[in-house]
Amino acid sequence: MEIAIKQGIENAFNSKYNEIVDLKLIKLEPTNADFRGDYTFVVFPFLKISKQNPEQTASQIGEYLKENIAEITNYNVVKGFLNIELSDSFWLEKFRDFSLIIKNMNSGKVMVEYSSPNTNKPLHLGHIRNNLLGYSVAQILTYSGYTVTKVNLINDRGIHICKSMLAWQMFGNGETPDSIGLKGDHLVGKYYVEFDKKYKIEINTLIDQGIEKDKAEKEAPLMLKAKEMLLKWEAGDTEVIALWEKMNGWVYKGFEATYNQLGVNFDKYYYESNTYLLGKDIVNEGLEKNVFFKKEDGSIWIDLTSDGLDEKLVMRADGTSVYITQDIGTAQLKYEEFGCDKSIYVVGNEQDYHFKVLFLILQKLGKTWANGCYHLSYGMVDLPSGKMKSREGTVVDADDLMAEMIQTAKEKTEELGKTEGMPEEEKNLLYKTLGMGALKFFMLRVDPQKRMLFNPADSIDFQGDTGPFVQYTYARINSMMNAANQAELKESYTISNANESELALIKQLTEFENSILEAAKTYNPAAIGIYSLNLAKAFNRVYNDVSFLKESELEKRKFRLQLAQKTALTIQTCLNLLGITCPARM
RNA sequence: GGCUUUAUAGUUCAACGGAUAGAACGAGGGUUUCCGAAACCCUAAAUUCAGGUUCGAUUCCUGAUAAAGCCA
Repeated sequence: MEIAIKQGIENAFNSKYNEIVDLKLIKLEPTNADFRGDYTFVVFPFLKISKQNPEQTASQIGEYLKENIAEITNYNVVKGFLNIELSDSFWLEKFRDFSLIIKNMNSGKVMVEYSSPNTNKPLHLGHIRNNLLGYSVAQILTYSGYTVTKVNLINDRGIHICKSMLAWQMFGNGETPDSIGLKGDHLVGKYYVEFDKKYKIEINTLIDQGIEKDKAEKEAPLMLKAKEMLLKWEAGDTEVIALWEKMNGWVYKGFEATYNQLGVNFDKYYYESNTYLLGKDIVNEGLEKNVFFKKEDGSIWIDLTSDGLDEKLVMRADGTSVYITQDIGTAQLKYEEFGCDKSIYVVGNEQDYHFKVLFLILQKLGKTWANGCYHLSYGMVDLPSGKMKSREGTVVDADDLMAEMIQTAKEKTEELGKTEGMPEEEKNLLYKTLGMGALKFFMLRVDPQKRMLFNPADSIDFQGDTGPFVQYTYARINSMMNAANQAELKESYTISNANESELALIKQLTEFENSILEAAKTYNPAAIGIYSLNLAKAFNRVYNDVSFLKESELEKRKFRLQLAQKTALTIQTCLNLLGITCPARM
């Protein structure tokens, strides 16, 4: 329809002013809710062609459209804005054809890497944003037609891992997750903190003895031991490897529980312990091709100054790899294993510079697939006090937060007293559905690029623009569907007009495909969050305006039941793309 | 110091370069003998500042201020 109107406008210019206007220059936008109409054409840019004032130009084009396009029943002009009104029957037809299947499907293979935790501490609020974003983007891309592979790159090696290993070895008294009843990732995290505490004490002792701070940090016995352990690990020392495997095993079990509760999953895990040596060959290859250069001390660099960046180290003088060396190797490996057209990295914006450099290097190395790499950068989650700091104990733990959300959902639900007679098991599932719905919606409705604020003192709302609001709309329709005459639900209807709120709902429904494609194109789940809110609001308005089950006219009743049913399915689909499920009742 | 990002009601978020800047929470007022009030309706309340481009700027450009991050 949009194309037909644009074509009509082009014809109008041709017939009224004898000018050929490029179709691409003609832009239509949805009419503001404050004005009558469906599409708006802004005439200001075309006044030179019409040589008339804005009102006259708009009226003349409007008149032409009304005469020549059957679906256009009317138009109105406000200043230079031509508001085009389409007939009720046009919208009703469009609703009849509405389906959740995307017509302009994407195609191709996409990899989404997300989560990517360290194995030295449990997941926190920042990881929650990452995981929800990554999972949701993968869902959206899949729905829009891509074949998606979800990948988790686990940072399971390095000095930080040795710190918690060492602390457990020295101070742990053989504790295990089972022996003290603590999730494995939390247990390991506890010893990471323990290391830091003891290490601080050592540093202070050394400083008291008159040693410089820098030197004290480097020479504290614990640090020396941790470094020694890292060397042993790299040399494959059986004892160290055994300890590492044992503690990582605890952590993975803990992570698995957190991922389960969050409702996210992966098709493939990469471990840095397997990939950290990759990339060196590629660096040497690049050295031969003169993409990189060697400094006198033997270290290898790339000069990115002509691209507005700096010189960047890609391999140390002693031949060991730095982060970017690993990432080059892992990128190559990913491509070899999956051959994806696009590769998305869901990583916080603190690493913007890193990824700019990485992708540029891949391009300079002549990797044809480098253009498909994209850093989905998202803002940090801050507390009112600023950044989360583990030392100050202000880290919001992922497991704790989820548990709190579920508890809050329970309290709110019990207050409303709507779950009488519900089996205990079903109740618990409901609390989880609502608590997680509130949390996920809260985090995903914000533009990923922006940093967001989380205040642990105010619990996340269950009213207003929230997950439970949208879920409620679904649950209410669901119970209506159960009460409806099932035969009527399936029968076809005949109807020729609809009231304003019904039409508004239909228009909202028909925006579904655009929202999905927009969200897929910009990797932005917030677009779908906002769409689902608008849809729920549009439905609630109809629900308030008219009767569904109690409508006396049969044809209207059947039409409205269809309207409700399609709304519910659309809500369910949207929330599903955000990783949120819909309760049958709540 | 260099680079990047962000700046909108009291608060948390919206707004392909278009009309009177939308919501929600909070504040104030109203709606249930009637399909589910976690809902609906009404009121008050905001574009950091200074220039520029444009018929038109919250949006694009330049500078300042503030916050966050990255690189040593």
